[in-house]
Amino acid sequence: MDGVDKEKVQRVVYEMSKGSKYFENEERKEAFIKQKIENMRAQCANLTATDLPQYQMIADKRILELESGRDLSRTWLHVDMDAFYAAVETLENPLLKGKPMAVGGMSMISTANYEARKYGVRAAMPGFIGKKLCPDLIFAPPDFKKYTHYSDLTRKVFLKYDPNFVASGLDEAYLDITEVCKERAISSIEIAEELRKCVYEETGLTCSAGVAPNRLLAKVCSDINKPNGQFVLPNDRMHILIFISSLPIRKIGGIGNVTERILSDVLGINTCEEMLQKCAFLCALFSRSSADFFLSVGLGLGKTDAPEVRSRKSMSSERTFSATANEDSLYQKLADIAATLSSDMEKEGLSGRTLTLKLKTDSFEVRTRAASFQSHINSSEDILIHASKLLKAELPISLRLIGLRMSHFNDEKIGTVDPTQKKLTSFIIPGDSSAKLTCSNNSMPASSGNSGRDSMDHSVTCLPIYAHNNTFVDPFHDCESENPSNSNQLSDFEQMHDISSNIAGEMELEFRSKQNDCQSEVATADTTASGTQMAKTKSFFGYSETNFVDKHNKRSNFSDEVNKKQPPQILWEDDYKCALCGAELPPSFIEERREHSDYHFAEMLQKEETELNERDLIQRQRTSNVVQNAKESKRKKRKNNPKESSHLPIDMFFVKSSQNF
DNA sequence: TTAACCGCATACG
DNA sequence: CGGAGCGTATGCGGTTAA
Repeated sequence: MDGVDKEKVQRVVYEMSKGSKYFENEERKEAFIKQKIENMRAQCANLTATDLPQYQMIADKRILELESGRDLSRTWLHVDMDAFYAAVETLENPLLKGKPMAVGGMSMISTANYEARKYGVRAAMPGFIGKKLCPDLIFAPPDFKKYTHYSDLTRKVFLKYDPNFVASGLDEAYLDITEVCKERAISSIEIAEELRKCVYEETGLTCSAGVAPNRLLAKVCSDINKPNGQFVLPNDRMHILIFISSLPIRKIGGIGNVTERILSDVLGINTCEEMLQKCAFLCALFSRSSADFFLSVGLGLGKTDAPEVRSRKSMSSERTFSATANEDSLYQKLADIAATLSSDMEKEGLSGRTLTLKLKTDSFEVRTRAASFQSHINSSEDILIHASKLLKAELPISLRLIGLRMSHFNDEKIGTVDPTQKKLTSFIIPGDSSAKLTCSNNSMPASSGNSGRDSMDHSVTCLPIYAHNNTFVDPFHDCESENPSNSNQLSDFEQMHDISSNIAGEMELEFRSKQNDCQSEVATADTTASGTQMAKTKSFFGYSETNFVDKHNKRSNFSDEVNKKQPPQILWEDDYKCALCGAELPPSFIEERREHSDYHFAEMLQKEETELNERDLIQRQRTSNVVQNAKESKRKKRKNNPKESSHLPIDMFFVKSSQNF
């Protein structure tokens, strides 16, 4: 923004911040990042003259592969409403017009209008600093009902240009305008102009648009002539490379503050073009997927296909309050949050297996503590019981925030078969589309008024997908066409990593396996659902395999180092008697023999380590409860004395084994 | 060996 | 007067149980 005195803004922000606990925490974080940068610099310096040409070769190969996937056949448009929340407030209260205003409060600003931005007031800035920068600043409390209403109006417009558009939050959307341009034989420039005009007529709000051959670039373009402007990048490789050449990396979605600093301070990369110049270093320092993303950015590549609809993975609720160490008060807040989360989950018919407690101490340090369970839970009582255990382990503590997150939902694909999960056939209720569907060990109504995302969840889990005319409906196709406006937030980084199609692949796998389950029972099961999706499944496998190889290598190296102690190979005399204690176990008792061997192993280790002071204590903790307690004490131990931790599993094992004997 | 899990950091609207 | 949010998703590095 022109006319912003950046130095003054910085000075004010610094003056208001320094000495605060928040500021001290920021400094700690800053030191951590600096350390990280130093480490990576050292890593760079350690690259030998033989390393670099090898990484250069890898990088060149990757660039060729990525380039070969370039698709210039599509035209994407990214729409971004200008200062959306603030604009809506002004629209409904014309007295605010022309005055500096922000949506939010003294503690945090969500959106500032352009008048306020002239003073340096920004989104994600605390209100009291905004007020200091601009004493006339007016605050409007957020009102999401209003914003949703206007968002719906804009979406009605978007539908006319792309019935499958992808919404990203309330104020942004990606539209594939390839077909509209073709059908109406007009340029993307005209489409963008017309769309913006139409949005203004329908809502009275202005927006900005960017047009480019992929979503990543379209998003960058919509920012160029903001507010109330547009920028069109032609579907031409040379144009793209020129555009990219001077583009600061921070403009790319997925590259935030920290990544920008790492790339800049470690490798001297400031523009997208420099990603290619330093490609060998990128491949040497970063994981395959990160390096691929960075190289793609350098080439100006991005996703061009329609992203898959993704189901929710977690749901959370958190609250900030004035810091307290009063335990009654903390438990009360925890109970409130558990109730909020539970009610939110019930609204979507969800229940989850993993609960994560989030804490922010009065010094702004953030901690998370998680626990997973055998069965899915969603009642506020169950959530509170487990959450309290997690919190109890952290006491005493002074907190300014408590949060709870549930994940691993009942309808999620899991690797091993959930024993509580019913077979598909138990869900099939032939011919009755109104029947309630029972999923896992909790029931949820198959409501008709659900969002597309929900119907997706249900279809993946429950799968008796009969329409009223009793024909089989493709769940993937169905939810996309039914609710194109569902809010699918995809960062460019994720898109570039092909994560959405991975998830689609996972769902696909489950879908297909369940379909197989029911084929003998359901003669009407449709086979057309698989044909086109087969390819996606394959690409899912291809991607994962390469990923797993990397992980696998890292882990096996690690475990080679750590697992130096191996269980003794017990000799079974006459293939029957334990050579160590004479216990008799026939060869067919494989499991029992393994446990027996483990017992001797544990015994052996125990002898070795009897001098350890803390062992008795740990053992008592172990015997007292199951996994949960074991994990907690291990965590404490790890903090206090990291060296000890490697002994703990053995102790635990010993206790377990000795119970068997 | 490996999938599942945990804790932390990063990013975005 | 001091005062720095909420919800969702992902990657990375690590541990653990089976």
